[in-house]
Amino acid sequence: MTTESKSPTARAVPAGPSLPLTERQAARRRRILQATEELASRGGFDAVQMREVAEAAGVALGTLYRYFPSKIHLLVATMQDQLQQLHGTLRKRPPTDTDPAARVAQTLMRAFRAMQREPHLADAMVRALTFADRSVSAEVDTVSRLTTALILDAMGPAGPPTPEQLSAVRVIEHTWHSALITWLSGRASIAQVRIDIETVCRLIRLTTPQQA
Amino acid sequence: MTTESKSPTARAVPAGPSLPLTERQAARRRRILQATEELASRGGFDAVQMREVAEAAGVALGTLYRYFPSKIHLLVATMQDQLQQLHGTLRKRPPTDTDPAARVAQTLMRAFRAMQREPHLADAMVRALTFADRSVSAEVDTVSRLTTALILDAMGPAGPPTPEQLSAVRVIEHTWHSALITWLSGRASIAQVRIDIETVCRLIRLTTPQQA
DNA sequence: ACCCAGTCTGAAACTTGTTCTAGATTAGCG
DNA sequence: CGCTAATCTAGAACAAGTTTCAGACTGGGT
Repeated sequence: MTTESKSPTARAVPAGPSLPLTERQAARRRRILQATEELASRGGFDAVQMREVAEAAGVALGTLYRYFPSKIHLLVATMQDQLQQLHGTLRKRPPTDTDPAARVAQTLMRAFRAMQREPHLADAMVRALTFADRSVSAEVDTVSRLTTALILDAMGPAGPPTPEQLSAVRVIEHTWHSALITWLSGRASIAQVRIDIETVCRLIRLTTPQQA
Repeated sequence: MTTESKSPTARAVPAGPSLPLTERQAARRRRILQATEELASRGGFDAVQMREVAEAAGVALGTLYRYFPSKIHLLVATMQDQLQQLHGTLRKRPPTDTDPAARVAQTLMRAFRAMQREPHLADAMVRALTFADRSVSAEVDTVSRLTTALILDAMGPAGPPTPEQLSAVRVIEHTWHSALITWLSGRASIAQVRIDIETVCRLIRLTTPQQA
């Protein structure tokens, strides 16, 4: 009986643009994410300490928790942020290859290079993503949808993908995440990750027999 | 300057059969893993609390940490344990299908069913596995090798696999881990996991053009 | 039987994520 | 302006992983 419901309006500050945040609140949220990114870039998952994030962002610890109910939520939100930026960047210079499978591989390798530039940040975000439990599933799902969109974008401007293609995309996403983890934990080389990505992308050729 | 090196021999108790553990030590290790499994089966990752494991196993907290330097190490070792058992079980009744890809899918689905029987235990082990950082890479690698062996076993009794086949197996392993995570975190159904496994197993057909 | 090095125990201490509380501030509203 | 609900702040408090320490115990060699 100690959970929520202090008063009918007591509620966390959600992320979506659905809720009308005031100017100061939006600014706070931005400062928090910015501070998180900086700390994560410097020292990875462990360096993102809630007290430090709060101090760097200039908010009280309790406020930080009101905006992001856990460290995992915070890092997953950071990943959303970064993915959105990446998506924007990739849109500007889409992959050139004529083969859809190659385009997807190219796109993922570009994303991978982005992560290589900030390995600590990548570490923090990916670890949070895979460690997340059910209480974060909505947010993780958002990240997953963003990633799916990224891959579908790379596959081509075509109409609605077939169920088979969607399955292939799911498997590609699985491989992408897991390969990233093996790289971050030092068990696979960059070259190995590239090979895995290229290997799994063959599944796309399997599902698009007709050559455009 | 406060780290290790108390005396030239101060050292953790490693896992491998390389070190000659005394009878009592082997028993302690067994009790610890057993206690871990029980606690994990009951409540998943969070229920495996180091103090409780120590108490249930009848060892001091410090001893637990001497055997397993972190909660993650402990759970990864538990996974090794379980995988070994599973491997034994699977060897006894190998998959029947004539198609290698189908055999692999069958094997993984059997493993998946085993996890469904103890979802909390699966949760604890898989979360530990993907959360593990570099300090656990050796142990995680062992688990990975066991998994690879499981898949290769299912593929067939043939000679040394080609590099292409090994790549396919790597991707299958990635998909297996990641699909498991999405299931455990409630973002994918059992049916969805099956589809993903079957989809990725097609890669095997791609690398074994000659039908036996 | 005695001794030494290495191990184990019990308990306290430390760290970092998370929760809670009391009081200041702010936003919206009449 | 003056009120009220909601939010924010500072800081204590709590939980669980990890470390540390002094003393008891064990096993092997002499």
